[in-house]
Amino acid sequence: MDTRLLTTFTVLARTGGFTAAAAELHLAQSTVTVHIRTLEQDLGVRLFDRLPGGALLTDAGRRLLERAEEVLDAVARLRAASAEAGAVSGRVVIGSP
Amino acid sequence: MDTRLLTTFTVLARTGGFTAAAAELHLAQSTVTVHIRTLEQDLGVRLFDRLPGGALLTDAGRRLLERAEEVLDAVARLRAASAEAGAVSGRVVIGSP
DNA sequence: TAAAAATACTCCATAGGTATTTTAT
DNA sequence: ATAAAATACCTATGGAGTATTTTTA
Repeated sequence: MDTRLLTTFTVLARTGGFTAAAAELHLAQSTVTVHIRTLEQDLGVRLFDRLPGGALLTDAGRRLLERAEEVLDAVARLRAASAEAGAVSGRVVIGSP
Repeated sequence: MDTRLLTTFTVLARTGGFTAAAAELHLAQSTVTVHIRTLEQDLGVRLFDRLPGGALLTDAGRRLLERAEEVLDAVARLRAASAEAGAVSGRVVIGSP
């Protein structure tokens, strides 16, 4: 699973529109459409209702949003721990490498 | 982040060898090499020491392994919740769609 | 009918494989 | 010398963009 799809999911849930989400993510609107369709097919669940005014979370989408945010939080913790580890690890090289 | 890289990470940590990990994951050995290199570059941390006998977790790798497993667990929970939601959601259509 | 989303199409990047070379003890 | 990992190279898939069409309250 590509966690970028989950980021797109959370931004679309917050903005309520594919076009607005695309702008915030610096992506094309069609790319957001494909991200969400890919995620919906992967999970086997419809996440949004597409209305003329924008995108509205389904009931399932609302519940899965929390789980998606937990994944993104876990990734953030992994990256934070890596930054810590990177700061203290590494090799000290004297002279030519 | 592609969580497949994290799966490769955990399998390599358990098997202790690129070739063995590749067999378990049904991937080529070179693909495992690239997965781990990609992850190491992404996180900025060396995860394994490559020894003639195989791959050994670095100290940083050992600590990050737990964080990686948390991500994979969160993904598993997302999938489980999706399976639940998928079972009870969906549309009932009478007649032609 | 007017917005917003989906689709069609194209291009380029990259993921993965095979075959080979390099490495480290 | 030998087992294991890294590299080189190639192909096919798909990710992302632009332009256009379709949808629905």
